[in-house]
Amino acid sequence: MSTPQRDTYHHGALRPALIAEARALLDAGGPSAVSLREAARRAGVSATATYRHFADKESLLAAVATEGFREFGAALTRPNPEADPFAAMGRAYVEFALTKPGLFRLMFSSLLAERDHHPELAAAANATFEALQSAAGAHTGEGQDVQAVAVAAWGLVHGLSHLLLDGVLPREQAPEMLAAIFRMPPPGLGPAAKNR
Amino acid sequence: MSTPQRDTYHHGALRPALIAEARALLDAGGPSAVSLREAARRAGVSATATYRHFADKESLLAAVATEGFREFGAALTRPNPEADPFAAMGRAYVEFALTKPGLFRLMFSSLLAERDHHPELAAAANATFEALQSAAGAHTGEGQDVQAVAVAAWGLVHGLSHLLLDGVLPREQAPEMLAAIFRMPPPGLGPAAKNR
DNA sequence: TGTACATCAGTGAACGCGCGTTCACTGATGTAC
DNA sequence: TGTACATCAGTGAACGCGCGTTCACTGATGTAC
Repeated sequence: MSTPQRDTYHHGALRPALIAEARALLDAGGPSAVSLREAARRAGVSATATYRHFADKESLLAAVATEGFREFGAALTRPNPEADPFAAMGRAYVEFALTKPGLFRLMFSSLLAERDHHPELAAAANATFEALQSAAGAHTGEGQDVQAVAVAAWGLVHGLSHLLLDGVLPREQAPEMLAAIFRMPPPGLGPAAKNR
Repeated sequence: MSTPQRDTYHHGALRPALIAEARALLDAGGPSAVSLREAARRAGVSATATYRHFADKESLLAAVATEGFREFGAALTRPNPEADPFAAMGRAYVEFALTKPGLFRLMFSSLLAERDHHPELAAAANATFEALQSAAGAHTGEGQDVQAVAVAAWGLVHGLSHLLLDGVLPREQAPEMLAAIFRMPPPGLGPAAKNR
């Protein structure tokens, strides 16, 4: 990831390099472990050079998160031979979180809460969320609230991701747990109000 | 919360005061906003005085998180007139997260991942998780996997909490969303494999 | 084809900050006789 | 009931750290003529 030595005065591709180094720091120690100075150091460049490409630290993080959402969206919508595409998407969601924990955490950090400051990030995130929503729509039974199904399914996979990531649920058991859960009628897939 | 002035040399109850100040910082700015020095300052005491009561910063945080889990457990098991006790617990879960966001985040932070370092914290957390589990058990239909029901329900409320907390889902809509979701058969409450 | 010059992408020094933690210490308290 | 003394709970100064960001700058590049 890092090639600190350089023989030209100009780096040539510093922006992507900084993003890559930030991601490496992210994966190693989570969002709080990312620093502009360290990313610059690893890219073999002075700390101040970063300001040619990013207005400030937050902008770098936003760029990383944007990249993350694009990959996330791609991972979620990747065609999967599995019988149930809704379950496949759920699995992909959790798998992404476990594979790229730092990135996942950053993506859902307070950065996103301030979408207004980062339009590109907001767009990438929204595109992803719409994919989730439309998958839920395709899977909603008659007389059911599409919105409720989407939110419930989203909540479920998001919560599992966090519980696994934070070491609350044992990570080894993730596959079995997912299998057991997807064997049940997912939230909203059963006929509405069946049990009341 | 803070009463910096003091007329006695000894504080008298510094430990609980530091915990209280740490919680205040937590609520104001999340886990990263908590610092030993600032908590001491607010308690009206030198930074080094904290070391009479906590081995280090992490110990203070662990004490706060422990307190948090005890309150969380109490909130979850508080009797509720609502018809469905399982749904009531789910609501209480999300409500706790939204009411005490900093505390909630700290409780599920990496501190917990290193349970071994903080036995009291681990115990408080486990007690809470067992309450969740037994509630799920009471609500599991015949032929269903209790474990799967518990984990799915937990994942759902935990994920909703995070999505609301992080500003991904709009907070204003939380009550309606919860209502719509709990109107559906919660995960695992429908007859097993009904839709396959 | 050569050159002047604007623009772009770097540099190093410095500022100011707040943090966690250690150290040697002192003031207050409580207990044994 | 008074006193010596151990223990406990504070203090202030200091260390070393890494951070984000600003500043005035210089080296490299590319473009107009």
